[in-house]
Amino acid sequence: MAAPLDPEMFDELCPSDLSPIRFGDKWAGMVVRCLEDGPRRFSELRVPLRGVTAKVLTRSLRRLEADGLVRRTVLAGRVEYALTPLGRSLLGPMEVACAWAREHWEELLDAREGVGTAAD
Amino acid sequence: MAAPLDPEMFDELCPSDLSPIRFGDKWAGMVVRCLEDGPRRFSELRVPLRGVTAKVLTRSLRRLEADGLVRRTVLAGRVEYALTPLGRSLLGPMEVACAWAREHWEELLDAREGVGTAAD
DNA sequence: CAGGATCCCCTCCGATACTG
DNA sequence: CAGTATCGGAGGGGATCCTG
Repeated sequence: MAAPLDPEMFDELCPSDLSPIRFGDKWAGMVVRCLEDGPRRFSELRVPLRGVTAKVLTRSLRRLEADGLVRRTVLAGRVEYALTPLGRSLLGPMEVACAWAREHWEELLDAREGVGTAAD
Repeated sequence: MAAPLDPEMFDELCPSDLSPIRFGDKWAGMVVRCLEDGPRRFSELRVPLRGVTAKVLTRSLRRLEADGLVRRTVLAGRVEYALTPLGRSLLGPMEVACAWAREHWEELLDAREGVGTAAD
């Protein structure tokens, strides 16, 4: 079991670099989830994203925009952010990931605290 | 549509910080996938992870170990890394994420190159 | 309200050199 | 073979101040 690893398995455009696994910055995932139910305003986003500064949130949003995941709209001096269809297509995979986390975060925390695997 | 956002939606242990979305460092995801088919040796991992230096790979592996996703075994001077059951449980969500990326990377690249949304 | 401009720190990552 | 030590650059993220 275990043939040699393909030396080229991560060459070129292996999705590892594009996939939602490690996509974007610290806030990107949370922003996407905030937009799940419809367009939101900048200041509205800052509420659940406790502590994020304007600069950092702006940068995160600009990147999501540049990746075609979020659309920024100015309408009568009103700025709104919304998911594009592409951004919306991410919600599924993200929910799968979050479900995994909800199911396993206790094990993760146990491991991080060094709670002993008795057979060690 | 779009009730006010819950100000506490990312407080405490909302999985956003633990979930595979943005979990680990640059190489973590690739390492996990490399271990999919069974235990691998350090030098074996370095092959597909082109360019990773020993220091960085070591750090990545140590973290995966600390999170209980990977187990390091020394047997007769032979070092091996393998997925724990917890690490193995990540393969599903990761495959979902990668499938998303495989399906949408062209759109991502298009967006990144500023290929115009005509209605702008 | 929705940012932009600065400053600063910290971590990530790579390169190089060295070791049991 | 499987690392560790050290250096250095780049970027992420927060704090603070300023603006149309």
